[in-house]
Amino acid sequence: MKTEAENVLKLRNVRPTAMRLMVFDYLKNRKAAVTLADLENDFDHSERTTLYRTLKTFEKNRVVHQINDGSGIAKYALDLNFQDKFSAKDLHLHFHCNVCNATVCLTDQKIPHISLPEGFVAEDMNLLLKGICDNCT
Amino acid sequence: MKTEAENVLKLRNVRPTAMRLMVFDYLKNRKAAVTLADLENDFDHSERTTLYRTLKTFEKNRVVHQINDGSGIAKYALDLNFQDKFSAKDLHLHFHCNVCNATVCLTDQKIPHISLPEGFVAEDMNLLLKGICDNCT
DNA sequence: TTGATATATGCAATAGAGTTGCATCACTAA
DNA sequence: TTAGTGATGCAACTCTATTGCATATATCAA
Ligand SMILES: [Mn+2]
Ligand SMILES: [Mn+2]
Ligand SMILES: [Zn+2]
Ligand SMILES: [Zn+2]
Repeated sequence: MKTEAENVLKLRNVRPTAMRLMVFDYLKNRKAAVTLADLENDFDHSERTTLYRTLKTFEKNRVVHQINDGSGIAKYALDLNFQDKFSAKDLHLHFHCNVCNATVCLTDQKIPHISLPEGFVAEDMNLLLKGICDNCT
Repeated sequence: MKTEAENVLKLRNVRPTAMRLMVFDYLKNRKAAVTLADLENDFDHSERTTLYRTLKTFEKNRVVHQINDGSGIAKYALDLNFQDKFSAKDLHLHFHCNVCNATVCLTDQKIPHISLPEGFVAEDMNLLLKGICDNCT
């Protein structure tokens, strides 16, 4: 019986090292998106570079996606569409709380279709809302 | 007869120094959003710090707005709603071209209303589309 | 006009996130 | 078992953003 972490990493062709499994579980248990600094703080005796490369490997293999919430610091959250190997990119909006500084994925909020002027072709989209989150209201 | 630059800066309570007027006109004549590095390149013998603080002053006084296009480098574009002193923030979408790397304001594209889960209060919004711009198709 | 005050600029140093090179270690497959 | 590939540890470095402080310039009231 394999853990979810092992299954997902295998599905994404990421070798399930001890560090990667721990980082996966860490991400899994956090409600808000995670920075490299978060990992450094919470994985006390781990190497910054290894954590960095873990995130980059996860990103490249679609285990996580990077979120840019305007703070200038990259945040990462797990991709949730682990079902199949070639699932489409999961477009959803992100919410950044100006009070607690947390950034979360709102995967249930669908992004409406945006029409563009002639000549523009959209390939990707990021929708970020800022305000006060449900923990801070 | 004052120039537009002088009028706008006065309206925004920004002292119209020579540098600021030049930067304003520069921004005015560029179709795409501008980085600090752009200013450094095109204002050859100017101080990086002065250009930096010019952008920051413009931003604070709502002469420009900052755009985060995911490149990790801040870009700036003129606010266009100069009409009145206390006009509301002009929400519009931004388009980043993956080919020429330009980022532009699409002020005519209205951002649809987004409904949020209970407890979330939105104060601001950023919508970024990435793809191929009209110059590159 | 002049002196006091506030603001802008120039220059240098620093902060901080992100990234890379390289040696060593661990795992995998033949 | 061994060669080869990938992961990790450690250090150095890049690049953008930011700050401190001295000097210059503008503003304003007397
Ligand atoms: Mn997300
Ligand atoms: Mn804009
Ligand atoms: Zn909050
Ligand atoms: Zn383009």
